[in-house]
Amino acid sequence: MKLDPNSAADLSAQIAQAIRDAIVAGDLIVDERLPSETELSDQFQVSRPTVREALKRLAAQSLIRTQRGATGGAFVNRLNYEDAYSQQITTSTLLLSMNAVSFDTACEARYALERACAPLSASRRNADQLATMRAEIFRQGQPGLTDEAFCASDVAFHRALVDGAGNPVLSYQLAGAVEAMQPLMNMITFTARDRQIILALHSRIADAIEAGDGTAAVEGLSALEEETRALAAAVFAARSKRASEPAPAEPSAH
Amino acid sequence: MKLDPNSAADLSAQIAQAIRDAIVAGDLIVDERLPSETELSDQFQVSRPTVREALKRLAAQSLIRTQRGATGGAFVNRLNYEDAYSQQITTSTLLLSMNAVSFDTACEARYALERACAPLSASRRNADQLATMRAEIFRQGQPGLTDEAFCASDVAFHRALVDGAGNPVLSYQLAGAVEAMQPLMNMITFTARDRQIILALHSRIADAIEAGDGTAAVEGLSALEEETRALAAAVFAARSKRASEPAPAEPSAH
DNA sequence: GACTTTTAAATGTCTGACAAATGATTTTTG
DNA sequence: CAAAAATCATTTGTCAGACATTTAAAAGTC
Repeated sequence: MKLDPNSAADLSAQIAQAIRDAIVAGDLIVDERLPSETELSDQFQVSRPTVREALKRLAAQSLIRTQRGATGGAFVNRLNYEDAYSQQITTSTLLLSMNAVSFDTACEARYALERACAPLSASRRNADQLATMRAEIFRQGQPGLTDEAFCASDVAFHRALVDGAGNPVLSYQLAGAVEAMQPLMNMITFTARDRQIILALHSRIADAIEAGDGTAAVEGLSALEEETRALAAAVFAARSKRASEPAPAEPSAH
Repeated sequence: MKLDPNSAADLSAQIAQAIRDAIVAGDLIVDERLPSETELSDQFQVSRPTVREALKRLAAQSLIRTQRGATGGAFVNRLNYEDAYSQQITTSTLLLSMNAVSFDTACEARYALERACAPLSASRRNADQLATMRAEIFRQGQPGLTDEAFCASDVAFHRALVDGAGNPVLSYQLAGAVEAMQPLMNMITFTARDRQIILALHSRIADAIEAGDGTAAVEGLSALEEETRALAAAVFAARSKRASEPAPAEPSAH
């Protein structure tokens, strides 16, 4: 592992990249211990703080974990779904909020991905996942539920639907799309009538999943997408009308 | 921003989390300058190296960028799709290789997501994206192409298909799934006959996309998925037979 | 006014030190 | 001898202070 003294990048960034490459290439395998910080600083000919900055960069990506003590050190971390989820959610959330992705774009992506899961979920979901969907539908029907709680329940419902596909890669991919949208969804106020409509569609989808009818589930999701977009459009239209000047409140594309 | 002295986490991790929260919550907006490292170390009552480790963690996630010089400092970074892509690809690749996700699982997720894009792509793709698909098909037909080059072209083809949907969120989500699979795909050797079959399916899909026929594109993708899985199954079966002892070479689930 | 020099502020890096955790080793004790 | 206690060595976590480098703005000069 050598560093390029002509590179514009920081030493710590170069070191992090070198180690990252070694991990991705499989030269460093899971649970393998990296040399101690002192040894690394000798190898790379830099000071210990610089090595530490590099290691912190890798730790931020969950590529390594560190342990203090006699037999401690930095170890190559086995990336688990949970860590990957949370990273994905952070990234997706920021991507959506910072780049002001339009609600429509995010919504379209979300439902497209969910429709991809629906047929799999219809044929594979277990009783537990179905029960979760039913329970969330029930919760959504409770009077006095705040909009935020309604949204959270909505996410849980869709999460169960996706998990029903029994494919962790799909669950992982979708977690980002669904959860990242929550801040946008939370901007919506749901009237009692809105909730009733959504509830009915959820029931329709759950029925289809229970019956193992993937096509019907996809149709239900399409109907739900249409409903959600109409709802959001109305909310954003009202908001921009309320704002006296023609400054639209809706985050717009690019 | 306060730190919890009872927390088990490192100070630098806590500081990074505090700043990360501020960014996600919108308290720190894009391009806003963070206090200087000295000021931060005063605010958090820690030393400058500790602050720096925290900042490096955030830099590793592309949440901030730093600039040297008189008007330099750490600035909240506008997360762009490119950065998000590469992070997603690193994470997905490691997730797949370390957790030894089975080829089938990864394959299923990939094609499910692609099918989700196909109808959108059929109705929206521009001439450029269609041309890319055609060009890659042509490349795949060239004799003497290495397996790796064939795989790379395959990725480019599917990438164009997905980009055709014109939804950056979908492109972003799929980049991970498609590119992360490449190491697994590279384990396959494609016979001339295999290539011919794949080529024909690619043409069928491109035709459907050109004709605006989403349903046909979805069917083509399903056929391609079946073909890919059969091919992989054959390769892995041969490999485990070749290994004298009954040690299967295929990465297995969990 | 345009160009050069100086200056100040900020990050990047280094040195050296101590604190704290933790497993291994040694010593003490019953 | 065995178990418990004390010690030790190693490693990460943190700190303080210093210097180098970069960069833009300010001051000076022609």
